[in-house]
Amino acid sequence: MKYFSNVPFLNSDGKIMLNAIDIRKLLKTSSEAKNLKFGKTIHAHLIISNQITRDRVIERNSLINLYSKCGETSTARYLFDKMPKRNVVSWGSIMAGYLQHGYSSEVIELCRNMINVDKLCPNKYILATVLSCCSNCRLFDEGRQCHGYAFKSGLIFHQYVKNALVYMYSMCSDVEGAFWVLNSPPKSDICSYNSVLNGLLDQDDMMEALYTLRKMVADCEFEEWDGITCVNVLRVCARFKDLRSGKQAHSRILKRGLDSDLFVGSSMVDMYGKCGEILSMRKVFDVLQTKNVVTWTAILAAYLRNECFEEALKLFLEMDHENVEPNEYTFAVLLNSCAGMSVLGYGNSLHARVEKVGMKDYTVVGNALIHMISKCGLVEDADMIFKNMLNRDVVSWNLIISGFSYHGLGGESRDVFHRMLAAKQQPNYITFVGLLSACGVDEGFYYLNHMMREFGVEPGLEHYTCIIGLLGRSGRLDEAENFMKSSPIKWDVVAWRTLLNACHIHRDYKLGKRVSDILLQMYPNDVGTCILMSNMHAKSKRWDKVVAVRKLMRERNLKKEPGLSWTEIRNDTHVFVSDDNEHVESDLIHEKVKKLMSEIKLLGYVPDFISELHDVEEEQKEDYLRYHSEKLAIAYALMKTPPRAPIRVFKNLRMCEDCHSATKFISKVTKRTIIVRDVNRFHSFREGRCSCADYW
DNA sequence: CTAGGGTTAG
Repeated sequence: MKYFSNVPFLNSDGKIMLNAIDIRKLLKTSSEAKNLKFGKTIHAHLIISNQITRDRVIERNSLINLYSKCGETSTARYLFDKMPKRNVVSWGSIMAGYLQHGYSSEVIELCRNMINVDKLCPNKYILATVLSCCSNCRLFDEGRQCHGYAFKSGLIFHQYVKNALVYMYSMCSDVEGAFWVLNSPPKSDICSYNSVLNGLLDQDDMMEALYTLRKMVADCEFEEWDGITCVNVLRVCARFKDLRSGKQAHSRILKRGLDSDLFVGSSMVDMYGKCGEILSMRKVFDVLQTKNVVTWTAILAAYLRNECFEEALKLFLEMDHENVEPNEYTFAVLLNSCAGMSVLGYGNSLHARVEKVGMKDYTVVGNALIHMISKCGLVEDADMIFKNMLNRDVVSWNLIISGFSYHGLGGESRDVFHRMLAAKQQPNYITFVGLLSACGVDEGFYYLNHMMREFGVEPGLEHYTCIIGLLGRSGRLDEAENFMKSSPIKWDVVAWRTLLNACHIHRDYKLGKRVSDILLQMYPNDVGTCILMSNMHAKSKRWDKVVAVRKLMRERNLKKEPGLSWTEIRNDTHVFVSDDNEHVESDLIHEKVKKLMSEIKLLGYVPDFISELHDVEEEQKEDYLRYHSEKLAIAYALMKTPPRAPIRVFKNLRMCEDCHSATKFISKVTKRTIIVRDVNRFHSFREGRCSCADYW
């Protein structure tokens, strides 16, 4: 008996003694705490003590509120539908539930019914909720109707309603409307500014965001700032990569003690990451007292953006160790980090995990899978992922279009583009970069001049560079040069290098000289240009010129990057350097190369000696070629993988012509698909042919 | 008994 004496609503026999007020309070408390279990106990008590709530509107509303808040919207709806008479609060409770659980469009319908069927007028709560839905779904017309009603009814004088309106206008991209409401009474508070700023940031309207921020600083005392204000300020700093202001915001946050807010913490990590301040970011991250999935994902994403792929994967192990459950964004970041490093082994195990936890159908995850798999050289597999996606966005289409392009599969790339249009997906800037690199000249110009205009995409440097590539590929070098000289575009290294590469392949020595002069004038210390020049001179057997370029490189202390190739066998990556004897199985590998070389010679392979070798003894030349890193890597992969398995080799430089020719023969003699990715693109060798059609 | 604004992906 004594046991129950401390519990206020139990009598000395342990029986529940609750009056109506208690019940309402308890239901409210359990909704606020989202404690469904406790709330259900009260519901049960009402039932067993024979208190039917159907006609007791306040109790019924409290129950609807409870189930709404706790995510059991269907239960809430059942209780709502079974009420003989509902009031505005009943409608408000059910609408809030739908809003919070992502059923915004349902709310609008409910509001219509409330007005037309129950003949009730929206109050400030209803209006704020409906306006939220309008913001979420960008329902501008409905939102403006709400504005009219708020104005007529005077509800606009409630701060909540005003702020909801401001948010609606900025989410619907009506900046003028947002400012109009912001400047009308009642006086704007920090929340009003938070709302506009947040909407503008979501809409990517940075100039207006900056203007609003200045106005806010002038209008609101710093003491009024809350967590959301800080998040918005940090977002602005991040977008402008404004580290100075970001640091200022950071110190203000510390002063106010807002760094314990989860959202603020994640935004700080994000800000430092977007400003490229990896070390400061890590320091901030390490001292945060509260972290959740988003905080972890934010830092992993920052590592990804700054190309610290390995660091991202390593830190994930710690996240896993701390038992923070990854979400779909986390997996997207990790898979994209694998894409950055082209590691299929770890990428595949993440793929398996994604399937296991049932996250494969998220668009971000599907996109990351396509990215990872096609970066590892397996476009066909990436295409399977693409075809099986439930929902595709513009990124999915872009990834598969440029994936096919990089693999030299122009036809597939264009097919996908036309299917994209048939699927009513608007192409964007990036779509056309992928597409243009997969075209012939006439098609290229057609897409540039007609398609891009049709879809309102302004052509940029990348697109024009693609055109240079197309002209170059078809040998129309003079046209390419004229195009570059006559158009007012500010060309960069990539563009000129594209033309130089075309000169190299088509052996246009004179133009090549002009282009390399331009390049060396722009970038006097560009090693890539020097190497291409030297190769070009060598091709035309102008050894004196080769020597001159070498001398220039020596004078400027320009070193050729050592040639590296690597291949992944199971989960290990094996790296090979040219002339490498370091590998434990070095002897076996060299023997294998030798054997392959003699086999392909029977098929017609002729070693192609290049520039550096003109002063070397004839017998030694073959040895030099034999030890090119990609040959070593290919030989090793052939030794270590089962027959008919495709092999994948990656290289840090451009593939040399001799290796390219040899690999074509090797693919034929070994009946293997050999995928080599060099700095520029993929080469898919199959049955003696390469997907690049010998132009790269 | 009902109410606004937030961090991560390409």
